[in-house]
Amino acid sequence: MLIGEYIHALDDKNRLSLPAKFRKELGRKVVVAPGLDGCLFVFADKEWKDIADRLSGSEGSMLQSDNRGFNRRMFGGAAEAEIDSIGRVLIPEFLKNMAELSGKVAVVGVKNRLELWNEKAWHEYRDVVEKKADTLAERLGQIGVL
Amino acid sequence: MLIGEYIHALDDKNRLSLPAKFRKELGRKVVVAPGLDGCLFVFADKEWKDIADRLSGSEGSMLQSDNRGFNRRMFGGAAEAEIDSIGRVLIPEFLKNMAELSGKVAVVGVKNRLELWNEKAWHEYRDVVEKKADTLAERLGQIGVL
DNA sequence: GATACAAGTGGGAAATAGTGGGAGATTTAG
DNA sequence: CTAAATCTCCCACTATTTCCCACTTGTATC
Repeated sequence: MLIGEYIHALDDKNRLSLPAKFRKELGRKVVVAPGLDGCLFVFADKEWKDIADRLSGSEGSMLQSDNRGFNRRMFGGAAEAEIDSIGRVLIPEFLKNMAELSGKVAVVGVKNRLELWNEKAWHEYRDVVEKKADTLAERLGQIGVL
Repeated sequence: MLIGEYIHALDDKNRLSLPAKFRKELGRKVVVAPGLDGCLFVFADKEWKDIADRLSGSEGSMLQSDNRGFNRRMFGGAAEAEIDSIGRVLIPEFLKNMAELSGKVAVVGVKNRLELWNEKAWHEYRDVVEKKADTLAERLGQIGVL
């Protein structure tokens, strides 16, 4: 399971070293895709295949406008990437721009995926969540999670 | 699987280089067809045959006259094209006009097809989809990504 | 405290991809 | 039948990408 937070540098050539801890689980091929709230998702190759199947499998005809939009975002916005010999991924320019990555990037493990955040955006996001934590906890309690 | 977005130039001779990453999967023969939402579709020869079968097999799923219209547009507007020795396709004039292609073209991989967009139109389309973040999150939830 | 190892960062050189242009072949018009 | 225009194929240039190597930093061990 992918957990933990690391700050790594995105260099001039758009390379990002993935934390050593994640490498074994991710394998050599990954897929970088647009995420939510302004981050990018990184999936292990195999995990991505499952997702792609479910994306297209669930009543997804290209003849329906909503599906087209959704598929274009998920597939068109994604990129296959090989991890180089020393554990770096290449982030395509357009995805880098989408998530406003530059300089320092927060690499966050979230269960079955990594998330890549602009460092500043990540800290702000975390702060917001932190302040809501009490409220969220109460709600989780109500529905019997904790 | 065809995924990712690339910006390439359509030259004076209506030639468009397909991104190197897509070439192996597309093969040497492709079909360029009128797409939806103002883009063109590009299918690998083999994939096109499947699509064509499904389209003609869909008779009855909509009004006969609508079905005829759609099929005429799809088949009548389609063109077979060979990819040249260094990976370029020739876009027929009428298809180029249909999608208002000129100068810079967005080449987008969407699972089993490529889409060709006027660069500006593509970015606008992408922005519109991105704004429907609620819908995106919901869909991702449904297929178990989040 | 020194040394060895691992992880992250940076840069250079070779290979490849993208673009543009020209010559010969083919078609169309006069 | 000739000339002009178009199309196709091929070659060449440039920019980018990819691969490899080296440096630095931090950590663990002796």
